[in-house]
Amino acid sequence: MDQIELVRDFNRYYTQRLGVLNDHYLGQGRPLSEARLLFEIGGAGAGLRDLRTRMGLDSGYLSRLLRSLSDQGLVSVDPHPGDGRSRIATLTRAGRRELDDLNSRSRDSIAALLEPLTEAQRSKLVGAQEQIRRLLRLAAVTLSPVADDDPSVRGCLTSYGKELALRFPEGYDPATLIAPGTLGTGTVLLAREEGVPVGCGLWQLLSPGVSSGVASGVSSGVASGAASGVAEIRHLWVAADARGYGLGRRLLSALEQDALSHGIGVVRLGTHPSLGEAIALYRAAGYREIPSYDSSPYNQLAFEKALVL
Amino acid sequence: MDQIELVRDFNRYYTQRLGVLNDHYLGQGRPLSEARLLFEIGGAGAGLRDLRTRMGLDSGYLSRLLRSLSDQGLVSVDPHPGDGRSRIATLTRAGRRELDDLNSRSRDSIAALLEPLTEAQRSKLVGAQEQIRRLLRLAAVTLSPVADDDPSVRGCLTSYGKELALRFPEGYDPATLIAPGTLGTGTVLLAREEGVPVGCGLWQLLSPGVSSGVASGVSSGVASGAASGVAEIRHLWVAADARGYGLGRRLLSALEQDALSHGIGVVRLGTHPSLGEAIALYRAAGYREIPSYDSSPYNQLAFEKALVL
DNA sequence: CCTTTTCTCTGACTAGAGTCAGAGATTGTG
DNA sequence: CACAATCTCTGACTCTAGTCAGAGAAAAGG
Repeated sequence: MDQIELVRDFNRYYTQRLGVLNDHYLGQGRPLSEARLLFEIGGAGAGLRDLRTRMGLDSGYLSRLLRSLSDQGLVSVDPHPGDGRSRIATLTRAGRRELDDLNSRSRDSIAALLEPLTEAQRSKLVGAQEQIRRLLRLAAVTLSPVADDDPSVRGCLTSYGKELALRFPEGYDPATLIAPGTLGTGTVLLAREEGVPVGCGLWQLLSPGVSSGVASGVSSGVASGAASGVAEIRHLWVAADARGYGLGRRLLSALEQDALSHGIGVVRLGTHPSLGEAIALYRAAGYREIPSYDSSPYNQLAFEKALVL
Repeated sequence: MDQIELVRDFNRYYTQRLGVLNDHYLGQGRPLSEARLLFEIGGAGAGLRDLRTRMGLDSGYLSRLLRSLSDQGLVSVDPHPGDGRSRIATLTRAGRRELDDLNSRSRDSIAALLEPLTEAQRSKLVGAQEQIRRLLRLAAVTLSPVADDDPSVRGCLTSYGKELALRFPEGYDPATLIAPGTLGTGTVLLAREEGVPVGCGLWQLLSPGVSSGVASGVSSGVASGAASGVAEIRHLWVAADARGYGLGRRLLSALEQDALSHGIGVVRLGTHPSLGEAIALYRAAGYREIPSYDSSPYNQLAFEKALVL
């Protein structure tokens, strides 16, 4: 059985198991959609518009669901204090009790599932689930080239700057960030998970190669013989809550691939001694330390890697 | 977040991911129930009664689903040659093509999911899924005490005997198996997965202890002070397709617990040098080798363990 | 102030997934 | 052979989970 077949098989098995579990704890007379809605409203309440986008519901449908829940005395829907058009749903006391019930039934059915396992087996299970989730999250991230003034990228770079300001003992001047429109020859990659930006990185030409195709764009690089341009990789950043999934590695190698296809033979990058994980990443990815080549005061360390097909 | 919450969280994430996947490959105009039915009928065809029990469908509903599929030319439903009441569904040529399409769409969507991962990450994913499946299968097994003439147990013991006959160089005489009705003081445990027998084991009193409660049944043991009877564990067996999940370990410790609660302080067991996994299991479970105590020619090795609460 | 946009609600409708109560044909059994 | 049991099918319903097209109120923009 190949990998794909193994994954399909696991999916079949797992959904079946989960189906049994869910039927058990949700099958208490309440329709699934109402239960989900109770979950989403949660203890703090939520605006209808917010609920609609989060759950992907039709506005008419949500309205009816809420009506049903409020007829049952579980939810109250009140006008937004600041905006008379929008409304806010909150759980009533009974609704909160119902939600607690749902949660505890869910917990109970999971506990019953885990009961026959030893402590060691349970933590193995949890560990394996965690690993799967990391890998699936990583797989769900898409990388796409964007302009250097793309608002999402500027947002990432702002976060990047703020983080460096906190981590560098000497602080960080945001003016060091690439200014919009100044990329020149190069590519900015933006990483998105379900549309939400979770990382970025860019490469930028330092000195053109001898082959003629370098500056003429996407289609030229691969065909133009030995790649010989030199580029710099900059602003490689992964959002804090998306770290540990191998996304930095993926961004880095995507940048390398892209640079290579544009006739770049060597990439360099500068970094700071206080960025330990980044340095470890570069070393693991085959970068070798070189004398610092950059005038930026933050780039106290420099690395280089020769790109090969 | 505790283990239960982590498992719930994973379940939520995974079902959501799978939902997206399934929508993608099944959402080709065909209702889910029809697609499932095509899967279940499969290349070989299936009897309606069989389909109903396997899929848990109402007979009227199944009838209508099949009608719809046969109207679409995907399935033909023909009378059973031997029994005029029952009927058999088989895929037509077009139905087989449709099923192949479904399968390849499913494969494609899994392949697209895996595409961003490196080979190492993919095999990690598959490995973690395999581990989860093992643990869930183990957790799904229920152990229950049964009589020594229970048909399921006799079936297990027959398989056990056949296996030993193959593995022992000297063969194995099935007459060595415990005869129905001869257990005496002791317990037979049967392991079932979804109702299907997957293993068994028993303990049997060798010599009673000094405390008075030993022979008087379930309620006596725990309260009767220090456990001091001696029992033998026999016929511990796990079906071939349920091995590697830790089920042997679970059966063994359930037998120990049960024996302890009946006033047994020491358990012994005999085994054969060619049963390497079993010997490793006993050692790992805290058994120490002792001189062979048994007249059975197969029990060339013997182990013992003192039971403690 | 008028128009456009935003937000929610109502009414009308649909498809999917079942359930339930027989009817009809066939087979097994005393 | 009569009667019970088995198997499938039909008709009549139900519930869930939506979709779609407006209507009406409030807010934002020029």
